[in-house]
Formats: sequence, structure tokens, C-alpha cells
Amino acid sequence: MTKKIPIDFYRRDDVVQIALDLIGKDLYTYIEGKICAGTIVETEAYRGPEDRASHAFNNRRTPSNEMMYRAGGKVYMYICYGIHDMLNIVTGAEGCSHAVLIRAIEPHTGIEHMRERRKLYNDDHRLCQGPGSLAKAMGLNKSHNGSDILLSDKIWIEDSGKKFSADEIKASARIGLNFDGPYKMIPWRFYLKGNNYVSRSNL
DNA sequence: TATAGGATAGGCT
DNA sequence: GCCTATCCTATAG
Repeated sequence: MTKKIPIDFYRRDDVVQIALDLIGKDLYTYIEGKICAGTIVETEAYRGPEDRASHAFNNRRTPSNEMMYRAGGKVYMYICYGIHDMLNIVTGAEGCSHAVLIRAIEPHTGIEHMRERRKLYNDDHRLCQGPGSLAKAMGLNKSHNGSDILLSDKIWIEDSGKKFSADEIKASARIGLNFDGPYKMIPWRFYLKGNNYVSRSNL
């Protein structure tokens, strides 16, 4: 018996702790009549406004990133490199712009739908490996921006009951950051050690 | 209106 | 492992 994670989980101020706590939770989507789900195995924390890697760095506000300023528990979708949709969960209180990027899940439900969306039939460990692939496999895109992770019937997160000890989860610098400075190397990426569904698992 | 740049993925060496 | 196509968005003029 599983259930959705309560809203207080997302409204905490410590986005790094939330990114860590999301490892092992189950992400579900019900899109185009297809139910898909998997266990979160890789996340990254983005802490606006002081984190240069965050879209909300320096309190930057645009129509695209507006969702980051909502109270925790909203879905923030962002298009990267013009082609890849990425799934973020907004955290913290209203007006605070922290978010967690979901980078990879280990699929366990609706895998045949994921294969179809990805046109990838013989490589299941790559279906949701990396944020762009994950969104595509799960049927997520910019139209899901602003969904409420507790109220939406298209996307939600459940507590799988799985528990991981501190030495089973590894922290590293975040991926793909294109600048120099103290936040480039800060270890705000978390992933399950040895898990085959994690992107770039050696870093 | 034009243009630079970006939280990638996949193909090739 | 390295390289780059690809195209949306923000920003400047």
C-alpha cells in the first residue's frame, strides 16, 4: 500500500535535503490514458536566488521560470537546448524559488508505453536515463508546467516505502553546468550508488 | 527582429 | 569518452 507524499515534505526550506529525500520515491504519470511509473534514482537541487546554476539566480523572473516562485509542490517544466523537456519539483514556501530536478528513474510500470514513446525497444535501462529522456518516456512536456504534485491526476509522487542508508546514496557535482564559481562544484546531485539507471554513473 | 547561449542526448572515435 | 546538432528563450537594439 503506497500513498502520496504530504505537502509539508515539499514546503521545507532545505532543497538539498528534499533532493536527497526524493531518492527512492515513486514517480507516476497518467498521460494519454497510459500509466507509467518508476523509482527516482537521481536528483539535483537548485537553490535560487544565490545559486548561479538556478534559473532563478539573482531573483531572475521571466514568464518561463515564474512557476519556481510558487509554494512547494508545483511542477516546473523547462525546455533545455530547445528540444529536451525537464521535470522539476518546486520546493519551499511561496516566493522562494528552490527546485529539484528529477534526472533519472528506474521504470517498473508501463514500460511498454515508455519504449513506444522513446522508440527504444532493446535498452530499457536507457528509457529514463537523464532528464530529457525521462520526460519523453513519461509523456511529460511543457504543457504540464504548473501541475500540482498532490492534486494532479496526470503526475504525482508516492512513498514507495523503500529506505536507503546514507552509504547507498552518493553525492556529486551537478551535471552540465556551464560557468565557473563556487556553485559549480557543490555536491548537490544525488544518486543511488551502483544503480544501472543513473545517468553518467561514474561521476 | 536578430542573435547568443543553454540543468542534453546520441552517435561516432 | 568526446563532439556537436538542434531550437526555444531571453535580451538587446
